[in-house]
Amino acid sequence: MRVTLKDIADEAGVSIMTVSNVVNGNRARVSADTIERIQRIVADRGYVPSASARSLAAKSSRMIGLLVPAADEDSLMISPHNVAILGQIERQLRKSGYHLLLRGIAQPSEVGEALKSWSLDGAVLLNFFDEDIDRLTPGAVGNVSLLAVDSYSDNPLTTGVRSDDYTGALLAARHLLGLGHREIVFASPAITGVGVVHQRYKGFRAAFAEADLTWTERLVTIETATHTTGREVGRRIPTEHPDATAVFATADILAIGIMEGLADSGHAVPDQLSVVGFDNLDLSEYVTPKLTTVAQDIPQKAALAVERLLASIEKQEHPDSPITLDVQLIERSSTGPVRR
Amino acid sequence: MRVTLKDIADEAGVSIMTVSNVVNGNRARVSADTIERIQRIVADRGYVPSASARSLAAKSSRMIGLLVPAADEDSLMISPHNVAILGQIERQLRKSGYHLLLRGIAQPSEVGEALKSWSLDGAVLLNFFDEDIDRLTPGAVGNVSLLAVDSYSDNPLTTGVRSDDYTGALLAARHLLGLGHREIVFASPAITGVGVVHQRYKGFRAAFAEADLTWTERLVTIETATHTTGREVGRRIPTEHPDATAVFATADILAIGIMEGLADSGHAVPDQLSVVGFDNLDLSEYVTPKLTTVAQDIPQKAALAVERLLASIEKQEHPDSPITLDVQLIERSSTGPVRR
DNA sequence: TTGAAAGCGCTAACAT
DNA sequence: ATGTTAGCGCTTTCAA
Repeated sequence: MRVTLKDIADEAGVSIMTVSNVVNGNRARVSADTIERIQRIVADRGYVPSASARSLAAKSSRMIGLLVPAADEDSLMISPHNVAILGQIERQLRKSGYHLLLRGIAQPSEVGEALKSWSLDGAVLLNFFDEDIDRLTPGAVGNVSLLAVDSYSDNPLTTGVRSDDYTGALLAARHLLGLGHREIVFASPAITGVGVVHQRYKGFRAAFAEADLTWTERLVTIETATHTTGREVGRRIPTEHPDATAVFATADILAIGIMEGLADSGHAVPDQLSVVGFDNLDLSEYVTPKLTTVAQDIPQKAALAVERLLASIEKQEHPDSPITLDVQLIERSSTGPVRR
Repeated sequence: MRVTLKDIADEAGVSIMTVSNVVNGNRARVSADTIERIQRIVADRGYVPSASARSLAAKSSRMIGLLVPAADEDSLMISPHNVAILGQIERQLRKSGYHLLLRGIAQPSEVGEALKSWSLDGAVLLNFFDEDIDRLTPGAVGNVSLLAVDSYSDNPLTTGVRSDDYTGALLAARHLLGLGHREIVFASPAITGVGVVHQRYKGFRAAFAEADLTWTERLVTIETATHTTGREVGRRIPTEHPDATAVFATADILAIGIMEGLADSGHAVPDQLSVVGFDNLDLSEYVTPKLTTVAQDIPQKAALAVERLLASIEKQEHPDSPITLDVQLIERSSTGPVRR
């Protein structure tokens, strides 16, 4: 069976508390001799503490959850953007001695269950609708630290780490305006629901405002930002918005689909229409033409998320005010001067 | 504090065992009345069983690990291929009432620790070198069920679920031979170490053998299959192998990099060189030209992996013999007839 | 159909 | 510097 503290204690001829102290690095309470002897036995026998027992006896599980929305029958929809975040989060947690529970959430009510079941010390909410985050109640959350990535919810139970979506869209729109474009399509998921999209919409319009221009509203709303929907949109745009000379899409994967849809219907990018994305996925550099887009520092975002989450766990209080990271416009080949 | 069995029991005026039986669906031991009354209280109070306590008292944790190699300072390198697997695995486990612990493994020795720490019922090894799987010892693994995705290790402690790599490469090479190509570069990570690559190498050569042709060995070996290394390789190939008319890369992401490197050095695909990949990533359809590649049914692979893993957990024995899934050649635009 | 007792492996709080 | 006691919340076994 499993090697336990007691096994080690018996073999060393000490009490289990002494072993526990050694294992937990409580060196102040044990003599150097004993420490060394016990460490040897621990290594020899391959002792690994039981996290369950520890979690039960102590207050902390040292496990945090990564919660991602997922309809019951669907698998986790992990976008390239979220993959990068996921990888970084795991690494940061591992380095800090925490474990990661990855869990799909079919209904907002499952959040509470996920937190309680394993007594999670905290959780990162990835890709949630702000509306769902708003609805999280103290009863469901308890004193668990919650950090929502890319959220603009002001639910005090959570804090956010996000990129400067407003400025990102502003930069993108400025870039297009600078190239002479005036008739620009704004392609995105519904502007309500996800605060990120709303911010980008505001930033986009602000660019027109600061140039004393009026934007002819050209909205194309999609269900979800995928390559497939993008492609459909790309096919429709030339007929739905024949005057448009540029498209701003709120996600690279969407923009790339749009470029393909445009190509399908015989429209050249950037000669006939310019396209700008958002995210700076690796992918955006692999496609032809290479996509002009807004870059976020994803590793930094993830690192900050974990850092703030762990800090709030250690302080035993709900997280601080949200934080916003800088963005940057990456000019590539999918945009060019307007031609009429 | 937390709502416990005892809280429910007190409120219902029964013993905790009765509540436990109700919660665990042990309906045979409780009267219908009591069941209903308890279920109401459980719902009202928002009771969620403590997985730690359960794991400690029972034998099973109902948690399985997804272990992925990751150097200490590196974040999890989750390729698009593995993302798809990861998402599917989480869904399957959730549907079966299991939880998923995601863990990067810096050294093979950490596998045992990962398994023991949370008393995992089983684990999926994703992306491991066969050599490392070979070295797993009964001591480290215990009676935990282990399933290695894409492995050809014959370590009896594990079982494998993988695609038919041999046939995949065979199909790809046949396709190129059918187009008249004879001088074909085989671009891959080192052929030892990862059995998958070795299988693909064998299949590749088999295509020549069955056509009574001899392959002029044109190997390009890379460190890791990434877009960046692919691009470098693509730039080198025309000078290192001036006679080559086609390239078979063992991963789409590599093939896509190669196409770009070829373009960098002014070589047209497929007019001057044909390129074939492996995996059929979404990505392979987004690039220009669209990549001819070998498709594996990733969702099925993941589903099968979980199914077999859970079966072996429930039977309390090490998993059965490995299983191999069919593959399919997807012809797109990156390959064409040889032109001299 | 229901309950009581024991213990899973550990830690916190208090002895010694 | 080391040990003792009392649980954490649950399941298993045995009894009623």
